[in-house]
Amino acid sequence: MMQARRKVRRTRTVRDDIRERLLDAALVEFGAKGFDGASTRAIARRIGAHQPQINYHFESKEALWSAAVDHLFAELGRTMQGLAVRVSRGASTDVSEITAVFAEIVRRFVRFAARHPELNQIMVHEATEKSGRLTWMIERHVKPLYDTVRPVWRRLRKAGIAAPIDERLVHYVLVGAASLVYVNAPEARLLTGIEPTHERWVETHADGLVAMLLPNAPGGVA
Amino acid sequence: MMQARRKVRRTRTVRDDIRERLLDAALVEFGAKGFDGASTRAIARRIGAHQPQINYHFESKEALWSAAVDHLFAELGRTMQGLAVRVSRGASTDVSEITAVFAEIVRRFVRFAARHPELNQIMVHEATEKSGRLTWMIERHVKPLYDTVRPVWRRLRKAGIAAPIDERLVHYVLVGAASLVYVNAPEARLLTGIEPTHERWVETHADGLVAMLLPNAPGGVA
DNA sequence: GTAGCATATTATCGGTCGATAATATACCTC
DNA sequence: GAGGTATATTATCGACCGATAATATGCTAC
Repeated sequence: MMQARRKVRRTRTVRDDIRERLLDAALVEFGAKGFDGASTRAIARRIGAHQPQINYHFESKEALWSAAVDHLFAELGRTMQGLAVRVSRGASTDVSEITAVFAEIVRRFVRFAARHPELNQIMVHEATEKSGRLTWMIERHVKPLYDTVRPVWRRLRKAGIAAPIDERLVHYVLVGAASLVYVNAPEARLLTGIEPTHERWVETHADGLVAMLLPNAPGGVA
Repeated sequence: MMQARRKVRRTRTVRDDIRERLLDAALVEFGAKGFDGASTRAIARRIGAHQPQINYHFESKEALWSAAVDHLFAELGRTMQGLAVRVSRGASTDVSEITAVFAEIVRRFVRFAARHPELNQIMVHEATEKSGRLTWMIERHVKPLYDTVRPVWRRLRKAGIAAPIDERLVHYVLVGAASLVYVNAPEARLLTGIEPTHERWVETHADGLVAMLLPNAPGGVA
């Protein structure tokens, strides 16, 4: 049966920042639905692109995921800028400075968790099951942070300033207490009636955590 | 082409506890992979059953999920037995008793989170996105717990015993700090090298949280 | 302005999903 | 032990998934 082979008119939209926009869209989808639940079609649709563009600009769905996670942890690194250095240097013998640094770490982490819930959402989605993605993310991004904070906490404990939480558990106590209300913001809105990401609540939250974790900070923590 | 229509010999295994076993298997899978990521085939395979049995014994994948969640929250309810009653009665004017009750709530919750990571895994998987399942779970199971603990915390705050965490945020601070290390146990094992579900660590964790949340409990908390 | 190239768009593949129809088997009742 | 019923097993459906081949389009270099 003869078909009129009419050429289809297509218009082609060109954008220079597709890669970056795909990364942002991927973070939202991966954070909300997890790696398996998120579909490349939904990620592409979110920025008005087509699904195969993901495989063009990235090697695969996994490569997109990795790039997005790198992107986000880089942002976290910038947020924490200056703090890791001050701790690992020699100045760290001064307990009051360590106290101030730790408090600042907590505050910045809380603010970051509120602004970028995707990070802790992705962590929590991935870490419920052993996988290649999980080990990759731990080795590359989480372990450095863990190894940085742990000695700080140990010294604060020895100085009698910190709450009695074991130095190996404090990472999960801190991250859990700091991030859950943002990770589960859709739930928190329904349950508490407040908007947890509002600046007022974020600061209240951060202040509370600092006071709770460092109950014996001399004269409180500024 | 004529085929020898030979009757296939099938053996049929009968079990009386399929429903219960499917619920347990479903919790593990839903906890590890989330609702979308978990497949009914994997759930059935986990107990040596076939996928269509899920639709026979339950109406749908969602119905299985709801039944499994009900099952788990019922177990949590049994774990907390006795505590809710003591608080909501008139005896609650006695601050030292409220303190003891709250401490016991924390301890039991930590132990439950360690033994049944599926509960908080499912919560955290669902609550990253608004959905029918989320609102159902909040209204039916989470809100009652939230509404029980919140007034307890308020009184402990007024008595100057509790850490300075807002009564609307404390739910997420407590649940996050108590559950993350078990929710993300696969990560915690890799990162910390310890087995977080070991009784020794669970009790250390629980003791630490109680002390951290109630820094001014008179004479410490037994 | 045309050739060539980067990339956007369409079409399609094999695989897995949840659901259900079709079928077989074990148990229970009489 | 025959018939009926509950449920286990197989087969199959349409939908969606990620990946990739096939094709079209716009931009750049010359």
